Amino acid sequence: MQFPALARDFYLRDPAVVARDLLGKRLLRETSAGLCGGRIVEAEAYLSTRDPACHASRGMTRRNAAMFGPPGHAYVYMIHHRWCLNAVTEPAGVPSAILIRAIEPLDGLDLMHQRRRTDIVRDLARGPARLCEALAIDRTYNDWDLTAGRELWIADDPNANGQPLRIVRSARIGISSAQRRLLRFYVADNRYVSGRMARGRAGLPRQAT
DNA sequence: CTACCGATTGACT
DNA sequence: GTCAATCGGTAGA
Repeated sequence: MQFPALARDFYLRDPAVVARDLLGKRLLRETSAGLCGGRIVEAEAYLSTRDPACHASRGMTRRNAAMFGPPGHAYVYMIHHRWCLNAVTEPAGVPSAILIRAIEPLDGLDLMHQRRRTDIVRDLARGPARLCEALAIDRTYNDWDLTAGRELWIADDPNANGQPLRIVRSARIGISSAQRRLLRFYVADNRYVSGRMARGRAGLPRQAT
């Protein structure tokens, strides 16, 4: 297999650590139309019941049930009629997850252009909902096992060659509570990162090694 | 059943 | 920078 999936142990750790470590990994999607995917450049951690911004902070519902499941599964939810993809972390019963917000497109660009109906590479998967549209991810992948290594999975980047990434952390995007927590991680100066490279105010970006 | 809200995006000033 | 689209999930009557 060209891109062996990350093992479940990878996800069985502190969510902030997993979020940071997901940067530089490859997100892959295979359909009958072919393979596509790219390098994860932006991710946010949502910390179970101790985080008011986490969907599971007020207990389990039908929508967020996948977050309570095993680590390494997907949690796919809809917001403003668009889909977003998370990777579940920590042991089953602890509902934390990582929102995958952007990838740098590397594989199957033609497929992604087709699905996104744009010629602009930068707009293919910059933002969680664009990413899902580019990779044809919808609710049928809620609770999908990302360690299975087929259809939808995450793998090491064979081209990474130990190059240390410059990683920045900041406040999460689009949430109203817990703005003080710096749980968003992104690759510094990467043009496929969503949102603003904000400066100023509390929660300003900070180098995270 | 109804009412309200949102981990967004794209269009627009 | 601002703003509305648009609908599933959720809570409450």
